[in-house]
Amino acid sequence: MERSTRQRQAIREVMTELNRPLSPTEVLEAARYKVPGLGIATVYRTLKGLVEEGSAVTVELPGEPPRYELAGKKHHHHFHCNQCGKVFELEGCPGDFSFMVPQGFKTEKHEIVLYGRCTDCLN
Amino acid sequence: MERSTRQRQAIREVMTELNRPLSPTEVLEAARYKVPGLGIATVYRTLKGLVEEGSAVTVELPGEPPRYELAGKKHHHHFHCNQCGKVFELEGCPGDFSFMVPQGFKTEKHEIVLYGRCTDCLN
DNA sequence: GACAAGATGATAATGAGTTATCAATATAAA
DNA sequence: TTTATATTGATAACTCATTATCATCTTGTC
Repeated sequence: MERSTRQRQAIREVMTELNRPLSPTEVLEAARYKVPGLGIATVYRTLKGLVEEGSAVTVELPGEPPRYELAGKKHHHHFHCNQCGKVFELEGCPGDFSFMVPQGFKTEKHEIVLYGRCTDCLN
Repeated sequence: MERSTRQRQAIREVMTELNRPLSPTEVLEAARYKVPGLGIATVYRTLKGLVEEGSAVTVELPGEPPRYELAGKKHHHHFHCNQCGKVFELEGCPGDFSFMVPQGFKTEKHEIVLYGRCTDCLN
């Protein structure tokens, strides 16, 4: 990640503008409006680089290949639309799950995923 | 799933006895104590059959291939040990996540996964 | 016990996602 | 501009999980 290229700029822009976890394919499709010839390999390379330099993080959802979002956001969870497949960020968190944890277990992290329909799909 | 075989019995037994979501490989390893020559193909075939007949369900966790648990349990979530990789069932659920959902979204389902160390790994 | 059909195990094949390769191109420093 | 080299895009190769294939073995009925 040394040089600044049109491709890398486009990918960063897309992630900022859409502001939700994106799959490599979603990044490709969105960034091709800015850089038509963009290739999937460049998307994978750039996403990997962004994660390595700490500008992006991987978002894993059950049964899905990884998505990517910009780093630095505060603690949050995700909503997965069952219709369009897009993933959105959610605010808020119940926070305490200790009542669910068996004796002797120690919790270090948690993930919540809500599933349903987004506004656009319900329109 | 028509005939009763040693292999199928062993696989059902293992799922009942261990009572946690198991990957096909975990099923294979555990069931081989009962049926030494057991092959991975039979495990996949049997798990698929159990799901089709409604005796088992698929458990998907972020970034992991599917696991399988016996069907018919009440609503629950899972704990993933970061050390041994085993997944355990949890009781209880915060239940209401409506405060996290944006205007216009409709929630139909939720998943919670806790990560940490299990008793055995903390011992 | 004999037999037909289902089941098994080894392994080749598949599929989805991701990475490696490499000639051509673009960046940025001189 | 020139130039060294990082980057790109097309695509072959790879990885991992899962499924298909098929000769052999089992089950369960007669």
